[in-house]
Amino acid sequence: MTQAPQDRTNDSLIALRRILRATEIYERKLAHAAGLSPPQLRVLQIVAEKPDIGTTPKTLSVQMGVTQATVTALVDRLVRHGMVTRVPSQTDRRQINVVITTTGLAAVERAPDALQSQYVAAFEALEDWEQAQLVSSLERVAAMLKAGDIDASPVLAVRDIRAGNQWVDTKPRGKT
Amino acid sequence: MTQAPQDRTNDSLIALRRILRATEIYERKLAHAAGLSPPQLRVLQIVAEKPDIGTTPKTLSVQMGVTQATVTALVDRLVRHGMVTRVPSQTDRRQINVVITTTGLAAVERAPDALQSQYVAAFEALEDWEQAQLVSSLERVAAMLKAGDIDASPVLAVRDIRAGNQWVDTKPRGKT
DNA sequence: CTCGTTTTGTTTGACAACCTAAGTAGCGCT
DNA sequence: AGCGCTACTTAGGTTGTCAAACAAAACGAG
Repeated sequence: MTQAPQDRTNDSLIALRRILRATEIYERKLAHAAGLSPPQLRVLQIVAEKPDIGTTPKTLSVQMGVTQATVTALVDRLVRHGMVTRVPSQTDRRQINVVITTTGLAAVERAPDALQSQYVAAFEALEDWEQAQLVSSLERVAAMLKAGDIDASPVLAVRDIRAGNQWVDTKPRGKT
Repeated sequence: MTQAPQDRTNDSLIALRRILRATEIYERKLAHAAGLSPPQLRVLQIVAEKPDIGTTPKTLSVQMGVTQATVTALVDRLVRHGMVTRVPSQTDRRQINVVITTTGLAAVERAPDALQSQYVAAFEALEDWEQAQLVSSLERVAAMLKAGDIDASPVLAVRDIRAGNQWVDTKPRGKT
C-alpha cells in the first residue's frame, strides 16, 4: 500500500540484517556449547570436510579470509584440545595437513552448523514451489552481493559426511 | 527436475552461507578502510541512528549481543578516536549517552553499510514484482531462523539520517 | 648442479575483542 | 533510611588478528 520503493529496499535490508545477526549470535552460542570459539569451530568444520587428507593452513586462511598467522594460532589451540593433528605432507614437505581427529569429528557433530539446526527443518517443511522460490531469491541476493567466488560449501559438509556421501568429488570447488 | 528435496535444502544453505561470508568479509574491508575495526564501526552505526540523544551502553550491548564491559572498551577507543563522546543523562544519572561527533558521522558516511554499498543499487534496479518477492523470501528466511526479535534497523540509519527522515519515531523498536 | 626467487608455514610482538567477576554510583520502593 | 536492582566501569585473563621477520622446501634459470 503506497509503499515507496525505498521502503522496500529498507525492508529487504532489515530482513537481511536480521538473518545475519541471528546466525552470528547463534553461531556464538553453538560454538560455546561445543567448548570452542566460533573461529575454532569454523576451522573444525572446514577440516571435517576432508577427514582423510586434511586441509592445509593456506587453504584455511583463504577460505576464512584471515592470514596464515591467525590460522597457525587457531590450529595450535585445536591441537591442544585434541581436535586436530598436524600431518606433514609427503608430496610437498613445506605443506602441513591439518587433519581432524575422532574427538574433533564428534565435536563437530555435536555442534551442527548454526544454520542447519534452526533452518533446515523449517525449510523442508515448505511446499515444493516455495522452496524453489526461496532458493532462487537467495541465490539472487548472493549474486547481488558479488558472493559468487566465495566457497561456501564446507560448513554444509557435516551432514553429508555423516551420510557417507562423497559429493565433494562430484562438486569441485571454485578455486583450483 | 530429478532434484532431490535435500539438494534444494543444500542449495539454499549454500546461498545463505555465501551471503553471510560475503557480508562478513566485506564488513572487515570496509571498517579497515575507515580506520576502524568492525565492532567499532558497528557501534558507530548504531550511535549514528540517534545523533541527538545518543545511545546508552546498555542498549548497545543488547543490540550487539556482547556484555557491557565490552561496550565500555569499544566506546573508550571510539572516544579516543574522537568519534563519539560520553554525555551523562539528565533524567537518570546512572545512564550515559554515547553521542556521535561530527567526525564520527563523517566516518560513518565514508564507510557505508556493508550491505548497502554492494546491494542497494542492484536491488533498486530490479523490477517491482521482483523486489516484492525478494522481500517476502528474505522475511520468510528470517522467520525460519527465529530472527524476529532481533533489532535490525540501526545499520540502515545512515541513509535516513542523511535524508533528514525521522522514521525512527514512526517505527518504534521491538523491545520496550 | 647451484643460485636466486617464490611458496608455505611458523614465530614474535602488539592490539583489539571479549568474558567473568568485582567494584561504584544512582534509582525506587517500602 | 535502608535494601535491592540497574547502569556503568575496572581489573585480569584468554582469544583473534595482523604485520614483520624468519626458516625450510620447491622451482626455475643458468
